[in-house]
Formats: sequence, C-alpha cells, structure tokens
Amino acid sequence: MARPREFDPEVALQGATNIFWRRGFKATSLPDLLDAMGLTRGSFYKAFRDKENVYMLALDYYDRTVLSSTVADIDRCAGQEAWICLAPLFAPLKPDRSGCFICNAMVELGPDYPLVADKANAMANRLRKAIENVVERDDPTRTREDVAKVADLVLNLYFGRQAIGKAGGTELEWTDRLKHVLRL
Amino acid sequence: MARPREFDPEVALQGATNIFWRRGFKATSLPDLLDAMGLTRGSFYKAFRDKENVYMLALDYYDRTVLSSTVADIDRCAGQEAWICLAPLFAPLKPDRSGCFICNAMVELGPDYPLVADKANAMANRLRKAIENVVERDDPTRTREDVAKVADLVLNLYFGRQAIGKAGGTELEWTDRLKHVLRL
DNA sequence: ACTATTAGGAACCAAATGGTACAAAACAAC
DNA sequence: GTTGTTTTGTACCATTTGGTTCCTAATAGT
Repeated sequence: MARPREFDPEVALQGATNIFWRRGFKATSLPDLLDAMGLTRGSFYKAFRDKENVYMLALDYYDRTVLSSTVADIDRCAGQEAWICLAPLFAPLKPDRSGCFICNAMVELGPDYPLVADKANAMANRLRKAIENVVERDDPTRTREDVAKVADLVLNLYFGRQAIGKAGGTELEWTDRLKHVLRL
Repeated sequence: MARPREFDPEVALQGATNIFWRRGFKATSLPDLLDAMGLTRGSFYKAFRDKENVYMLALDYYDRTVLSSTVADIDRCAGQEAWICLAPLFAPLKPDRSGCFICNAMVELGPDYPLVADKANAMANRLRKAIENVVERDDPTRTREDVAKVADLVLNLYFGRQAIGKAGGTELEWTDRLKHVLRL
C-alpha cells in the first residue's frame, strides 16, 4: 500500500557500525555516515531519526554480531584449557586499528553520554561473564571471589590491549601472559 | 621593546591540557579551548598557531607534569614491595572520569594521527620502563624476558582500568589483583 | 616624546556541521 | 488507471566550525 524501501536496514546498520567503530562518533560526519550506510538524507532521517540514534543502534548491532560471536567462541570450547578458550580475546589486532568498539565508545563518550556508558558496560559485563565461566570451569576449586578477580584481570587486560593497540605499538605474544594470569 | 604578553603560557597550557584531557580533541571547540586557556583568539593564534598544535603541546605538558610525577612516585619507593610501588597506577579513579590522557589520546587519535600515536607510545613506554624497574628490583632472579612480560601485564592492566573507568562501572580493590600478577 | 614592535580583541569569513522541507517517484489496493 | 501512502532525493537552512584580518593598546629603547 506504499512505496517499499530500497535498502536493507540491517545492511545500512552494518555500514554505520563499521564507520563508527573505526572513526568514532564525533569524527564521523553525516556525509561520511550516509556514504557508509548507502543512504541519502531523506531515507536516513525518516528511518533512523538522527546520528545519535544510529550510534546507539550501531552499538546494538555490534553487540548482537561481533560480541555475540566472540562470546560464542569462548563458550563453545568448554573442554579445553582456559588460556585456549580465552585466546579469541587476544587474537592479532586488526591492522586498521579500529580496535574494540566497546572500548572506543567507553573512552570517547563514556563520561558525557550515560546511555552509551550503560550499553558499553552491559557489553563489557557480557564479556566478563563469559570469562568467569571459563575461569570457573578451569579450576572448580576457586572461590567465587577468586573467579571474579581473575576474570576481571583478564577483562582489564583485554581492554588495555585494545586501547594500546590503537596507537600501533609492537604486537606481543599473549599465551604466556594469559597463562601467567590464570595461574592460581 | 614591545608589548609584553599578559598571560603565562604555562598556565594557558595547563588549561588546554585539562580540557583536552577531559573532553578529547574533537569534542573541544575553539571557544571551549580559548575559555579554558583564558585567551582570546588573537593571542591564541599568535602564540600557539592552531588547535592541533596546542593538543600536541598539551600532551607534552601532561608528560612533564602528571606523568613525570607518577613516574617519580614509582621510582622513589625503591625499598618497598612491588605492589606498593605500583599502587600509584591504581589509585582511585577521578570522579570526573577524565581518565588517563595517554589512553584517551591513543583511542581517539591513535589510528589517524601518527604524531599523536608516537607521543602516546613514548609516554606509555616511560611508564613501562618505570614498571620494569620495580618488577626487576622486586625479584632480581627474574629473567629479562620475564621482567618485560610482567611489566607489560601491569601496563595493560593500567590502560584497561583507565578505559573501563571512563564508563563508570564499580570501583574494585586492586592490591589483590596486583599481587596476583606480580607473583612469579 | 617618539618609534618600533608585539599583544589583544573584535569583526569577519568560508566551509562544514547536523537537520528540515518538500516535491517527485514508486508501489499496493481498489 | 486512480488513489492513498510511503520512500527517496534535492534544495535549503541556521548554526557552528576553525581560522584570518586588522585596528588599537601597551610596552622598551632611544
């Protein structure tokens, strides 16, 4: 009963996610964003309201694609040693230095945009929970506090590596480091 | 032989550092910056060329004040246990969530501004070196590689905590975590 | 007091910003 | 094919952006 839209919102959102991930919110101009989403202004504002809203939707998109896949990787390897299960978190950094969208969002907008901070924290906690499961399975004799502590260490290491990675630096071997931290 | 300037460049730079530190480069508009520096456009452009240049000078200012002081704190406590020496890195987060300027700069500008990435890496390496000294003194039997590895862990933990802290989260106890990582 | 030189400040500028208005276009239902 | 409804694209808009111009003010040396 009306003109059908010519774009796939999911594809547009993927484009938005990619550019926000790589360049951040402020550094992405509207033309940049429209380009990445394959949209023109008319359709953009009709379908997505405004730039801020799309950024939020991009965080959600990242959550249900990249993060979900990472968490699934971590969950899946139930049988193996902990450091192997956690390896996905310490895979080689992408050469474009886009880093981790969660980390980028926290640092750029955390202090000033509570809604962004909330989403980022929620995602970080998804990661934390997955790590806790691995640590718990790895040595069931650990106390609850110890599990939480070690998982928190791994989570902080993950974010630290992502942050440092954005400035380039030299890639390091991480299996030794992981094993060191996981050792009770 | 000419009109003397009415402002102290060091004070102006301090103001610039504070606002860039808290808000980042892109989110700080020129009026914001002028306000923070206590300058008007005329003096600003005459004395500091442009916004980018001031950002670089702000990184330098941070290097020679905040970072130098932190490194000095770490160096000074030669006698004590390692986790005490490293405590300055894990002091309570500032409530304004400004975080660590080095971390902020890496994340916001690392991928696109090589000069910023260089400065940030140089500062991160100053920190790394200070940490290595502590780790080395703590247990002289460690191999050179082991010292580097543990110091790198601490450095990554530091940046991870600063990044996560920007989104608020709950403050955690860190002495246990530090001791865990420092244990050979 | 005069001059040379620099600082300060306001007016100004082009370009880019995010966002809106609206008419043309494409369909579904009848 | 006509009508009703929604999408699409363009032209437009006010505001803000970082930066420049240029005139006045203040000083030091003579």
